[in-house]
This record gives sequence, structure tokens and C-alpha cells, in this order.
Amino acid sequence: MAPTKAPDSSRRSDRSRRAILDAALALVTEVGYRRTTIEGIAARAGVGKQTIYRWWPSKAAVLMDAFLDLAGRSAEGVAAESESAGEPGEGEQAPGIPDTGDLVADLKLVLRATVDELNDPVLEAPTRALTAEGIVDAKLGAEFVHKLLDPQLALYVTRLRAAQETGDVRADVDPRIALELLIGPLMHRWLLRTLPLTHAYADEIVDYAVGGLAPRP
Amino acid sequence: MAPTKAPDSSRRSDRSRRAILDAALALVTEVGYRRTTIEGIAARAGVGKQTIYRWWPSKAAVLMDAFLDLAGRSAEGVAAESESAGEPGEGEQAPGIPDTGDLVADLKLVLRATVDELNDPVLEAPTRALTAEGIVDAKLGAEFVHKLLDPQLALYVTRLRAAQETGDVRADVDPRIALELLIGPLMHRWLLRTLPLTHAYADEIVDYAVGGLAPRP
Amino acid sequence: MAPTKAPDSSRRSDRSRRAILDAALALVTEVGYRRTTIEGIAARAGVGKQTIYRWWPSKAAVLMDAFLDLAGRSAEGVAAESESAGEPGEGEQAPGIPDTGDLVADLKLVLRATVDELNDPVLEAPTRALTAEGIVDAKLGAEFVHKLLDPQLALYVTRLRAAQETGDVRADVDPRIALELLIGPLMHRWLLRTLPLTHAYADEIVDYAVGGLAPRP
Amino acid sequence: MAPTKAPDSSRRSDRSRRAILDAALALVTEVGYRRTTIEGIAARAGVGKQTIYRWWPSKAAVLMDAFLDLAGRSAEGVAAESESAGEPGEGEQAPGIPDTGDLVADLKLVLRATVDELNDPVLEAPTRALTAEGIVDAKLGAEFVHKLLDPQLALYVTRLRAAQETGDVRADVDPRIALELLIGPLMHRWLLRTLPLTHAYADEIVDYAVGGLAPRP
DNA sequence: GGATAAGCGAGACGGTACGTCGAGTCTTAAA
DNA sequence: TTTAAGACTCGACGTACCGTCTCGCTTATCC
Repeated sequence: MAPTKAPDSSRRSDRSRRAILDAALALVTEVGYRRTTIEGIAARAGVGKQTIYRWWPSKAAVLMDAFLDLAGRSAEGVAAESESAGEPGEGEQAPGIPDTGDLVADLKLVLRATVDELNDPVLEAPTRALTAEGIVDAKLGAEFVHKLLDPQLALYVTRLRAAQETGDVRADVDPRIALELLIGPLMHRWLLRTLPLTHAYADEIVDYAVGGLAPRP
Repeated sequence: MAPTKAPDSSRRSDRSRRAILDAALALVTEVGYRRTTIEGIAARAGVGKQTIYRWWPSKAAVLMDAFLDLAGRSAEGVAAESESAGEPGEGEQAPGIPDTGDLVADLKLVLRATVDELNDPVLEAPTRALTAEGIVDAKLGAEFVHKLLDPQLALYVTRLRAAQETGDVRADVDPRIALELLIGPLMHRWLLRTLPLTHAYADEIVDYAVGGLAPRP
Repeated sequence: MAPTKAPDSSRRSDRSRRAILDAALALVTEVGYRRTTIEGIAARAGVGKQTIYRWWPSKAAVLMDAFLDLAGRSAEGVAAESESAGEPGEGEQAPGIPDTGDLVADLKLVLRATVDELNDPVLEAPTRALTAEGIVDAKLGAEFVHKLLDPQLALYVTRLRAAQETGDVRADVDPRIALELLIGPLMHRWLLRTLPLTHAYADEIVDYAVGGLAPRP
Repeated sequence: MAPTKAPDSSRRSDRSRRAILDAALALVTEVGYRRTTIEGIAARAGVGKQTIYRWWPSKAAVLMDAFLDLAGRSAEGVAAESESAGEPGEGEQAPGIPDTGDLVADLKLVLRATVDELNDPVLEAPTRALTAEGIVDAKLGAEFVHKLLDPQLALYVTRLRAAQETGDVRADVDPRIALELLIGPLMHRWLLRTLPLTHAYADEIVDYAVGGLAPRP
């Protein structure tokens, strides 16, 4: 397989890159993923089509980058905000799950935040688009999971392991599965739109998952 | 909204309908949803494109019908099989979740069956395609949920209510949410392909969901 | 060649026939020949498509019949008119070229009438359509010539022969060609729209044709 | 009228243009104008449909260009031939009507050539197609007349004016009409296929037109 | 500092599929 | 049995985008 002349990324125009990413996000939000086209992105970004094809293999890849970029910037934004708000943080505070000692409260806090994120009208369209694309395209799905989902889930694993050490969670529980017990129902409701996704729902999921469905003996 | 002259469904050619549905399923399985085209379906079915456009609004709608048809036929097949196998049932036995009195065992049985279904190579491609389409297209998603998912989930609700009466499940638990605690993680893993979907996983989900993550006091 | 089950013309619905012919003419006049469709004619006539296909082989054939029908009716109209106007005519007066003894005057009268006919906005569209169709489709063209043109031209031949007997036209002239010397330029101008088609033009054609271009010696 | 983004003709592919023109002519000759389709031309030319739609508004326009191109090339061919044949002409001799002093002979020569052209099997199909199209579509007809017919007819006008100066044609004759007296009958016979189009016919037309139908006094 | 080559905007190109229209055939129900 | 109605297969329409391919035109680096 010939390398097909990889372009020299050091000479890449950052202005074009940003314009493309912004245009992609805007279009997905405005007209949906289906009707977002490479030609449309190029036109909106004031860029030649070739400039897109030179750096990305597919529409989904562009959107993925746009999304990572967005996530990165919003994370920065949050960090900057909390710092300027006089947080104790020693700079670059890791955005992990808090550990106040109260597992249920901590999880509810995080799950509620996830609910808010999923309901955020700006993020919704591109997230759905990327998720749907990943469901059908295994390669893209793997990238999506690896770059966006896994880092998030790792935080849960950390918190759950801590809970195991304090005895809040049974030692024989697999944290990876436990985490899916929390996230799975949320995603299920969001993806399939069976019922509204609310804070109350997040709370109940945590309660049920931690306490179980069976009555205490 | 203009009525746009609805066609007379009493004169519809069943032969064409079947051929279209079969071709759609076959193509999705063979080349994937993306590369399945209306023209391809028409050609394969030996049918004019207009005959597809006359009866369905979109490729996804065709696939949905094809899928419902498949589900219907396979359900009939199962029913016929169990009957001919001399099942106790007094004919037309409803395909519900068994109630042997052992909730955990019953749920494991059903969840394992679901795992098998999701792993079935024939069903996988169209199911993924439809689910992904529904995630992005709210209207289609609603139809998907209403026609395919809800009936299945109703069975869980029934079984869980029975469990509440026998005291296996706390009375204050919302069966609708409890069910999502079981199904959500399964779907999550299947859709995102984070880890393999196995019987063992199904078992653990049931154990965790019913018993909870916290240690018994 | 199989007769392909000729329909029984004695059972033909005259109401449908008239409706089809009228609709065809109306549509050609309104939207042009190109955009006149069999479906459109059928819909406008309140008739099934098959009723058209049963009795005519093509759109052009329908229009041809419509045109013959129109010509027939307008001829009747003219005849009726002149009769009621107290014309000397012994009924069924043949619509020939008048013979007042003055050849040039007689020809001018007829050519002017032809000019008026060609400029008639009702007749123009269908005549052009039929002529154009006949130019490309030899079979249809032959029918057009045979049914519509030849009868008209025969009248010229008659008048020209009379002129030969009175010595107004040289005896060695072929009336068939002489007639084309008169009609050809008219049609040329009308078909190709090179210049406006007027009475003055008709007059000059007659003058030139009869007298010739060369000066009298 | 929106400008609708005119394409940049400086970047036009001449290879495609030629291929399209050639394919169009070939198809019209082979299967007729009716059955010649844009798709067919594109396929035969090995070209995307859009490349046709980008540069021409209709099938007729393509054929017109193809015809002009053909006429241009055959004119070049003739010019080259006569030059290499050592014609007296001082190069680039204008292809006018000869003026040997004998008007009748000159006109017969040219009209015979026209007869041969109209009878040429290669030119017949496209010429008929274009003429028919122009009869129905005024805009196209005007273009046809302006680009193809008028230049030819201008030659007749020149020759006839010369004849007026030498006294071969009466001074009060309108050359434009005189010319139609010659061309009109030819076209009439060719378009309507009433009778075969021969050299003898051309000769008689010239004789009748120049000399007139009436006997010399 | 002037040549050289890359990225870039623009957009024409060969294609594929779209969704629509109409042709001509076939079937059904009513008269 | 003819008719109105209209569903059927088929083929072409004109459009939208695909991904590839030149074009000139900045730029940015290297001789």
C-alpha cells in the first residue's frame, strides 16, 4: 500500500482548519448530519474541497475532530472558570468525579451533569450524529469510544474502586460493569428517547444501582 | 399539509411488497445500510423505483417494515415450533418472560436470549442500521421504539410487577426504570462495542441490578 | 404481424372520443406539444389512459385526429355560414379556388387566406406541432400530407390547369411545381419565422411567381 | 433573471466538448432524435451528465452546437481541398455563389448543391431534428436561422443584387423575397417529403422563378 | 533574494444515486 | 365488453454530492 504522499502538516493552515471545524459543527446543528455535506462545509468555511479531503478521510472524521475540539475548548472554559472563581485547585485540577465520602451523592452529582450535557441543545445534534455513525461504522465507533467515551468512564472506575476500598461497594464487583449499570440506562433513554431524561431519573438510577432492586433482608 | 393523493392500498401488489422487503434485508446484510440504495433495492426486487416511493417515504422506512416483517415471521416460526414440539400451552401461548418463581433465573434466561439475538449475524446489520437511523431521526426512532421495542419491554414490566407482588422486588421500585437497569447496560455494550457481549455479562447485570452494588448490611 | 386483438369500434364511446380530441387540442394550445402528455390528456378528458392507447398508437396520432376533426368542423362552419348568408351555392359548394378569370387576383385571395390561417393563434400551435412531428417521423408526415395537405394542394392544381387552358400559364409548366412556387415561400417564412408573414408578402409571391424575376424583353 | 453562477469557460475541457458533440451527432444519426437522450450522449462520450448540463441548456442546444461544429469542419475541409487543388482563388476564398454572368446557370449550380446536401444521409437526420425543434421552439428556431440559415441566404442576396445591376433581374424585385422563391419550394418538398428532391426539380424551380409562369407576351 | 514547491481557493470533471415524470401494460370494479 | 381508475415496470429526467483532478495564487523555505 503506497503511503500516497502524506501532506506536510507543519505547513497546514490553522485558519482553514478552524473554519472547517466550526462550519462542520454549525451545519450539523443547523441542518442535521444527513444533510451536512463536504461541499457545504467547504463552502461555508470558504475553503476548497481538497483542503478537507487532504486532512480528513470522511465527513464523520471531520465531525469527530470538530467535536473533540469543542470538548477540549469547553473543558478549558470550565477549568478557567473554576480557577478564576477562586477554587482551591492547584491549577489544572483533574476533572474527576468528586469524592466527598458519600458515594451516592457523588454519583448523583456526576450523573446529573451527564444528563445536562446530553440535554444541551448545542451538543445534542453532533453527539447523536457521531454516536449513530459509530453504531454502524465499527472503525469510527472504536475511535469514538477510545477518544471520547473511555476517558470519561475511567473516572467512574477510579471512583468506584475508591468506594470498594471504603467498603461502600462490594469488593467482588467489577467496576467496569458497575459503571455500565449507571451509564447504560441513561444512554438507553437518551438514544431511544423512550422517556424524558431528568435529574430525578439520574437519582433513581443511582439509588437502584447502588442499593439493588431486592428488599434488604 | 397536502394529502398528495394517497395510493389505493387495496390494489397493492403483494408480490412486489414481499420482493422489496426481502431485497432490502438482503442488501443491508450484504453491503451495509450506507451502501444500500433505493435503486439497488428496486433492481434486486425486479421492481420500479416508483413502487417503492409510492409506499414508503424513505429507505429507513422500507427497512423498518422489512424488519417488522422479519420479526413477525420469525415469531410465527417460533410459535409454530413450540406448538409442534408439544408444549403444554393451550395454543397461541403469549411469548412472555417465564415466571418460575425464581426472578434472577428468569431474568438471566431472558437477557441471555437477548444477548444471543443481538449477536445473531443475520439480525445485527439491520438492527444496527435501524437503531442508528432512529437515534438521528426522531420520528423514525419513535416508530422503532413503539413498534419493536415497547412490546418487548412491556414483558419485563409484567414480570417485574409479579416480582413485586411476591416480594422479590421492593414495592416502591418503578418497574419501567428497573427494566432499563437491565436492558440499558446490554444495549450500551452492544451499540458502542466497548466489550464483548456475553452470557456471563448478562448474568452479572442481573445479579448487580437485583442485589445492588452495596454490601448487605 | 399479429393483429393484436383489434377493438370493436362499433362499441366505441363517442363521448370519450370527443373529450379526448378536445383535451388534446386544448393542451397543445395551452402548454405546447412537448409538455402535452397522454396522461394529461386522459386526466383532462376524464378518461382512462387505456382508452387512448386502445384507439390511437401515439400522441401525434391523437393530435392528428383532433386536427382533422377541427378542420372538418370549421369547414362545416364556413359552409353553413356562407349558405345561411344566402350564397348562390347549390348546397355542398366545393371549397375550391375561385375562378374569376383573373389568375393573379384569384391566387392572391387564396394565399392571403392561407396567411390568415397560419397566423390564427388557435391553429398555430397544433399545426406547428404536427408539422414538426411529421418532419422527423416519415410515417406521420406522410399521413399529414395525405390527409391534410394534398386535398388543399389539389385545388391549386385545378386552378392552374384552368389557367393553362385560358393561356394565363404556359402549357409546358408542371402545375405541381408551380403550386410549390407559391406555397413553398409561404411555408418557409412561417416555419422558420425569418420574417413576418403578411398579405403584402403573399401578393408579392404571386406577382413574382406568375411574372418571373427577369424583366420582360 | 438570476445569473445562476455561470461556469468558467476558460477551464472547460475541450476533450469532453468534442466527445459530447461527436456522440450527439452519432446518436442522432443512428437512433434518431427522439431516442437520443442526454444520458445516452453522456454515456457514449464517456462523460458525466453534469458536464452536458453545465454547458448546454437542452438536448437541442447540444445538437445545434454539434451541427455548427460539423458545418464548420466540413467548410474548412472544402476550403482546404479547393486550395490544395490549386484553385485560382487568392486563398481563403469566400464560399459565395459563383458569378459567371449567367444567372440561371449559377443559381442552378447552387440549388443543385443544396439538393445534394439535403439528400446527404449523414446530414439529413440532424438537420431534420434541428429544423423540427426550431419550428416548435421559437427561441431555438431563431438561433438556427441566425447561425445557420442567414449566412447561407445572404449569399443569394448578394448574387441577386449583382443580377439586378446587370439587368438580369428587375430592379424593383426584393432580393430577400426572390431568394425565398427559390429556396422555399426546395425546403417545402424536403420537409414534407411530398415528392423526391432532384436536380431536375432544382432546375425547374430556377427556370420558373426567373422566367415566371406566365407566357412571354 | 530569488527560485521552488507546498498548501490553498476554486471549481470542472467522471460518476452514483436521488426523487419525479411519463410511457405503455395490466388489473379491477362499475355500468 | 368497454370504460375510468390507477398500480405496475421501465427509462429518462435534471439535481446534488461524491472524491479526484487541475488550475493560478499566495506563502515559506531553501539554495
